[in-house]
Amino acid sequence: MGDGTQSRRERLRAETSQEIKTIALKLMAEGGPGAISLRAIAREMGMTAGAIYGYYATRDDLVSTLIADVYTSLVDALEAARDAVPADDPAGRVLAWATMHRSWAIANPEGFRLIYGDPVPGYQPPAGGPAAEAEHRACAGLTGLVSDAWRAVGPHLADGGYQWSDFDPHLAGLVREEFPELPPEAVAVSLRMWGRMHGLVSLEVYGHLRAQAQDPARLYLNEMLDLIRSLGLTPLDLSAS
Amino acid sequence: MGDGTQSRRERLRAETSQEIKTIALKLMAEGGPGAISLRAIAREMGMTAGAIYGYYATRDDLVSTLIADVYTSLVDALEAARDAVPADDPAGRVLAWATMHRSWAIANPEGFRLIYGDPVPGYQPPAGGPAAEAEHRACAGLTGLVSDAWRAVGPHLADGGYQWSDFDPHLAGLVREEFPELPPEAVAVSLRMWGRMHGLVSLEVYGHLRAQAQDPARLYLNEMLDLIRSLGLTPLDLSAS
DNA sequence: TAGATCTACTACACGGCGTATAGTTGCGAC
DNA sequence: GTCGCAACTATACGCCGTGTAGTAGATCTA
Repeated sequence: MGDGTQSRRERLRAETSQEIKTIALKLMAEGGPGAISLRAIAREMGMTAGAIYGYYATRDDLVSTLIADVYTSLVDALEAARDAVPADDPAGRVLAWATMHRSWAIANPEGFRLIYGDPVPGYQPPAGGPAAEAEHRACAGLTGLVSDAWRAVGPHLADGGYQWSDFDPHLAGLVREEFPELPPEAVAVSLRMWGRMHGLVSLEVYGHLRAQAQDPARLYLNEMLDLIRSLGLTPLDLSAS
Repeated sequence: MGDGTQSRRERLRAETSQEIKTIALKLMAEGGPGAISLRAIAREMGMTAGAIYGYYATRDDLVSTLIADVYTSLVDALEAARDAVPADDPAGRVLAWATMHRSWAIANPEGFRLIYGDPVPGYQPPAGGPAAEAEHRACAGLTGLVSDAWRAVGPHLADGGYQWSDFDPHLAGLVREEFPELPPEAVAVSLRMWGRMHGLVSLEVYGHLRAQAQDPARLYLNEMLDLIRSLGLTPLDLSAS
């Protein structure tokens, strides 16, 4: 052991750790985030609840790990959807990102609650958030969309007077490294885009929108087309998606 | 008794019922929505938990009542803020509504979670939502803002092809009664406005925005000014609020 | 191969929760 | 004055997260 491969013990340990997460996600999918309980997981695995403490120091630790995993898979899906559209179609890339955002949320409402809501009874997120890395990737991805748009049509919505110091250093670092020519205003615009994509989806997932309107998807599409226009872009294919 | 005044028993009953709600809200303000527990309320009142079942059939019943109360007070605040701005300044009225929406949420984050998030461990909202009336008032209020704007500058963002049947009958009724000349598209636009106001505020309340940006209020203001412009209005006083 | 060690797990206990049931007490109405 | 009923207590059940003490077995060492 020690030569790069893991010992049998380490392998078993990693498998058990993964099984705990898998079962937790299954319980969440079946009964909502509130159904994630150490006792229920242990029951499902044929163990006692105490055994899980050998893998996660506390229930909140487990939940934080789940949040990071789920958030990462969301961002993977967003980036993949964006990259499926040619780079010379900035409007299409924004729409692809936005559409995937909503369809992922509708397909994984519990995951959405886990990331963006109160995940579980008394859960307290750790400092910096349980999935800071994934969240920064998401914000940087949005900023990339703004960058594409500005490259195509020039700055729009340039909320003036922002400094790099107005944003999280890690996020600012990511953005400046990837898009050296971009002004800090672009991050402000991208955070506003984030909010705009989040709003209707959040209302829908939590059951507020469906109580008022028959077709949330249509509202969302109209809103996203408006967003694209406000970036100065013209949607190339209005019938897409 | 029976002559309009209530008997001593009825009065005591109403007072106790109100005290339960008051204490529940206090516990929520102190420890988050998750801190609302029948046992904690009873402890605070010097009673046993079972006694509360004489007033609310179940914990979810109590929570639903709280949601309705809190939601109503939010809508009251929104309408008051709007009405403090002269009717001939539609942009100002939109901005007043939007600003109150955020400042109420920041001042009452627990109430915001109660209304728009997962309020409490295993809470399941009743059919139609726990505060349908308040929610319809909110949506109708937003539609009123759209109506003001359209009266001033003519329809913008007219997402075509909506029917009254695309929306909740009660909401549609409220709107058609109050604004007989308005087309159903206006409701679609107002729901999109709702989402746009909700997005950034929701991200901020749940701690996502503050991790990325120093000044969420500024982002929100820029976003709302953009919203006002997309309604075809020109903000009269950019320094307001 | 025999013994020491350390890991993974069980068993159990504590206090919290929502909720149901049965029993008690005292006000209100006749 | 007495009856009835509403309001409340007491208690119990099964959940929950989380500690602690103890144990079986795998792994390492000599």
